Amino acid sequence: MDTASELLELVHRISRLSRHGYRNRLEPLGLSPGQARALRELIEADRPLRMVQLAEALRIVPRSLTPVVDALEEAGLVRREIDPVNRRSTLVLITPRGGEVYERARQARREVARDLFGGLSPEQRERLRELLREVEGE
Amino acid sequence: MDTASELLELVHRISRLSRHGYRNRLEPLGLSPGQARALRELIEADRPLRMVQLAEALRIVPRSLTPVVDALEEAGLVRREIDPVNRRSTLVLITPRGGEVYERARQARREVARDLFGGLSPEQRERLRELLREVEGE
DNA sequence: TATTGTTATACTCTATAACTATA
DNA sequence: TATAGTTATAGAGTATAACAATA
Repeated sequence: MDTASELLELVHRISRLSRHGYRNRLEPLGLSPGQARALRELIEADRPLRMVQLAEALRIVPRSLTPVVDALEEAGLVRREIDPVNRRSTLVLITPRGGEVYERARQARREVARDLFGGLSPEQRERLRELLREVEGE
Repeated sequence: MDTASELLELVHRISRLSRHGYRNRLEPLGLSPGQARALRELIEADRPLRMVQLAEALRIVPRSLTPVVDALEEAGLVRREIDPVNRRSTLVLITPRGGEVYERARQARREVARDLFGGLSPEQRERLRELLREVEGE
């Protein structure tokens, strides 16, 4: 097997490990990884986002975002509001409760990251980050 | 965002990119990535595997393997055979046609790997491989 | 006519629980 | 009683197509 193909396999396996760990740690919070990610994008944007914008940030199509936001809304972590300047658009806003839960999700994420990459030295982590950034930038 | 959390995100995104590319390239062959992986494990084992063994190689539970093998069998790429020495077990064997299709799948995989990691120098790929192996080995 | 989001539907990947056949 | 595999079911993640409301 050539190196590039092995890299493919390694990325696949590590991504699976991380998803698994993340899922387990988020479970007590009642969040799926996808929901946590959506919450994170909203927090990082630091303002309400329209469905299309949020979908774009998550790199999924708007249709795929609908059930994610449905779940977050049912859990009281976000709420939808019609955009007053363009009534076709729906704004997604974080509730105070959403902010609190997100803090715990962030902590969970840090723990998973430590579980997975904690065995690397800071220099190794830095090198890995540079390499992966280069790959993603292709 | 700390480095480890960023690594988590990068792995997630790159894994998605690779799955996407792989899926597209396998589509003309009528294979899903999971089916291609199962075929690959069989080829690499170089002998018939029992369902449990194949599931273990793929790191999934046997129940999850059933529909994968169903699809491969319907496509005529593998066939099931009762293990004569232990009639509880099912052996999965590759057919000649399965071997041919796998060759094309392997080529597709190499192309995806090149698309994704082709921007790295051989030395960078080698370093990335070492780092990822270390992560997986945790 | 174009955009935004949702209803309807479907496929992949993965799991747990309960059952059947075999050992 | 233990093991191998399947039936039944479910949930996450993702997509395309068709449609309603709005622009």
